Amino acid sequence: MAGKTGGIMADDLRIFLRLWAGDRKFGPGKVELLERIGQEGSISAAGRAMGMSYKRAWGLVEEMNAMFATPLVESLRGGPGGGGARLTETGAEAARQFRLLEARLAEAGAAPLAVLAALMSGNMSGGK
Amino acid sequence: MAGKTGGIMADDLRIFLRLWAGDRKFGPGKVELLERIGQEGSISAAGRAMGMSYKRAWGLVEEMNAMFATPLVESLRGGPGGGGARLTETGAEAARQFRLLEARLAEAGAAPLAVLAALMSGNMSGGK
DNA sequence: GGGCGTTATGTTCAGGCAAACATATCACCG
DNA sequence: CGGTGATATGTTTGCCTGAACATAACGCCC
Repeated sequence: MAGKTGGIMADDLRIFLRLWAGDRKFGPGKVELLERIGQEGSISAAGRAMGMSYKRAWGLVEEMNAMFATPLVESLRGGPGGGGARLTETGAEAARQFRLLEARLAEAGAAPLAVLAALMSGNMSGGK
Repeated sequence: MAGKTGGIMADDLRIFLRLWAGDRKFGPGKVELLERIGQEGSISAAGRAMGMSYKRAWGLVEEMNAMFATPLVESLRGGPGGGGARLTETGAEAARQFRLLEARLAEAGAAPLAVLAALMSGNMSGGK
């Protein structure tokens, strides 16, 4: 996959896909966090794995939960291991659909993306 | 088309497409600036139309010129009207290809985008 | 019941980035 | 030849975000 910031890659040209709903953003960072929460079962572990503080990770989770009709992450305070978090069905679906969107873009946009990459690298084949 | 910030729109869900080449970014803002420079024939006029200072507009132009193999904007200091700027062939092509990329995404990504919009608005039709 | 790990939240501080302000240069034009 | 409008660039200021630090609540487990 792409670099630490996520995204689709073609040559050294990366595409960033970000969804806006009002002032709320939903992009590759939040999606990766979602996926890691699903794997790790913990917000703090997911945040650590991505090199961010728990506070920041939790803030992102709160934002996501607020921008969707149904929470994407369910969390539990106290309990075995001190607590934990897991993806809801909506959370898993949101991440899945975002990745699908990225995949669709990668295939449908390959041609114009290649032209742009060529314009940047100076290696233009198709001309105008 | 989308609001003042640009992007593709579906319901109140907007898609932002941004290209990264190293630390240089190329997104809807720069593309709109390019297009307006092409129309207005002036960096300052284009910047004014987008509500940004000349300095900022010029800085964006400089970035763009630096990230492509060939400059996207040619500028002239002094002369009739005090000077001006115009798009190079590369500049026009870059803007065109970016818009094409957006269009391809809009059609190819309609389905996952609709699902995400439904998950946000609470109006889910296709179920799980 | 005390320790532990996690969720949950407030507060403070510093760095970065954009806005505002300020100049300098250039070439036409009256 | 001075005024004008646009390019080109430097400097400063203010805000906003993220980082760091701090604390509380909670429920298992030993």
